[in-house]
This record gives sequence, structure tokens and C-alpha cells, in this order.
Amino acid sequence: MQTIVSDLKKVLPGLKITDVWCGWTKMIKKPDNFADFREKLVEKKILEVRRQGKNILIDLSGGQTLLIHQKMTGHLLYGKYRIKTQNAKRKTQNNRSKSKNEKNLKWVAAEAGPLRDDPYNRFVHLVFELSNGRHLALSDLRKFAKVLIWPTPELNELDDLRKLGPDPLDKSFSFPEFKKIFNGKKGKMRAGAAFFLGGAKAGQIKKFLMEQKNIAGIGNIYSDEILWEAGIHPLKNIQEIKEADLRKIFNAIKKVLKKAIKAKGDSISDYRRPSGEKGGYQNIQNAYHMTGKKCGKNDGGVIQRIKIGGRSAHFCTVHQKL
DNA sequence: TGCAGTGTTGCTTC
DNA sequence: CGAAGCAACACTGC
Repeated sequence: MQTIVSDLKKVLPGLKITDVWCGWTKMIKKPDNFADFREKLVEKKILEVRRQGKNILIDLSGGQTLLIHQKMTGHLLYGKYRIKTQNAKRKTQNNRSKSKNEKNLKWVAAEAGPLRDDPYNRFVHLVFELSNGRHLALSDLRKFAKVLIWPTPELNELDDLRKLGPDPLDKSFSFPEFKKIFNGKKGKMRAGAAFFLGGAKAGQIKKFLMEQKNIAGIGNIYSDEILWEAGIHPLKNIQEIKEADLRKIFNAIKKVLKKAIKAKGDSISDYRRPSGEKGGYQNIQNAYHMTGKKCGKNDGGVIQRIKIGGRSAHFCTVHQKL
């Protein structure tokens, strides 16, 4: 998400939104109809692009902010787009006869380059036309992405932002701060709860790291990478984690996320930068998606995959013992 | 062919 | 309130 924001920051501020098209209006949560959504954006200038957790925020003139969450398969792409010409059988209908906001139009990247090769170019559902003739497009295969507009000064009313823990890359995210959150979580667990009795489901460290209300921004890939780095088993109960290990986890969070940002994100699957280019973290991954591979620490371990809370977790059988 | 798996989150149920 | 399980959706790969 940080790579996307950094990339968009370089191009969007100063541009005006001249038109908006949407082929899957269900993704727009506020305002609740597309005409109002479009109305709030057209002729507005983009002032700033920023991020809170995994939410991308685009501040506009007129005091409104566009919030975009890409969820699983969303891609914010920046480049020149065009309406895909209809098939021969529909040639009687030329593009001029259609409204640009007709729902079933297909938009495709119009220029050669990585954007044209984006595997998700087929799934563009939302297009912002910009004053420089280029576009910001949101492609989303699984249609989980969420978009909304809210007054900038009142953004903190939104649960999406209000319920987020601190950003781990923020300078104010110190070890004492992390420890406080961690201990707060521990304190909330009642003695006698199921996990003490062998049902150990609650309080697993991987889940703790992925919960956005604890720390904002860590997902499945980086929680695996962080725990690999720290040498902690993903199922480890947070009740049992001592200060020395907590410090290892804290350091690993900073280290892994910095490394990931330097690599411009992880394109092991379809993730792409707004330019359509791949990130590079998949080349330096140690745990995620490495099932069966030798552990990069050369400790004789092999990466194993298990399920935690419906997600896959990957860890080394030797240096990440339970 | 069929079904598990996919970078997320929120709702329902207990 | 907390946690588990599943739903939202559509495609890939075993």
C-alpha cells in the first residue's frame, strides 16, 4: 500500500478529476448512489494522496476525501485508458452514440508497457478521468474493493480509520508503545478462557499481528515474514511470549516492512504498482509461499504451511518452534 | 472436472 | 465483548 501511495503521490496532486465511470457501483459505499458520488468528484482537484493502514486516502478540493481499500485483488492503476471498441457484431453502434457512463463499457490500458500487461486489466470497474488526459483506474477481480467519499475533517468518524492501531512505520511506534498494545491484549484475556484448557485457539501471535486494531497494515504475507525473521512460531500464544521475544518481533516488524517497501511490494501473485510494474519482494521472501523449501537460515529446517484462522501460515520447522 | 486456495474484512452466531 | 466461521466474488492451479 505504501508503494502505491508513494507512486501516486508523484503524479496525482494538482490534477483535476474531469469525469468518473463505474461498472460495479456496489463497491461505492458512500454516497449511496453513483450520480451523487460522481457529482462530489467531478471538477475537484487532487490535493494529497496518503495512507492509513491499508486504506488509501485521496484528499480533494472542497473538503472531501476519497477513501479506497483494495482488499484482496484491487489494483489502483495510473495511465492512459480508453473504452474498448465493441465487437464487430455491434459495429452499428459507434462509441459516440453511447454515454461514457454506460455501465457495460470495457476500459483498457491504451499505451504499451507494463500497464498493458497487467493481468487484471480485464477487471477495471472504476475509472477517474484526469485533467492531464490520463486516468486512475481501479481493477478488481473479486469485487471486494471498497470506495467511499467523506468530509476530510471528519474522517475519524469512519470505523475504517477510527479502529486502526498505530502505523508500525511511524516514528512514534516505539517498543514501549508496542508492548503497551500487546499487554493490553493480554490483559483482556480472562483466566480460564478456552485456550488455557488446551483448546488454544485464541491469542495466537500471527492473528495478533494481522489484527488492524492492534497495528495497522500487516497482512498475511508480512506477518509470516515477520515471524520468520523473529524466529517465533505463528501459533505461539501471546500469553507465553516474553519480553526478549517481543522485542525480536518488534524489530522484525520494522525490518521486514522497510525491506518490503524498498522492494516496492510483493508480486508473488498479481499485485502491481500503479504503473503496472511488479514489486520485488517475492524474490527475497523467506516464508510466505515457500512451502517445502529449505529455510533461508540454513538451519536444516523446511518451510511448512498450516492454517490459522482460515488463512495459510508459513514457518520454518527448526527456528520457529512452538 | 472439482475443489482448495487467493494479498481482506465484516457480519452472524454462540 | 470476544472469537470462530463464513460470506462477499471470480479466477487459477493442482
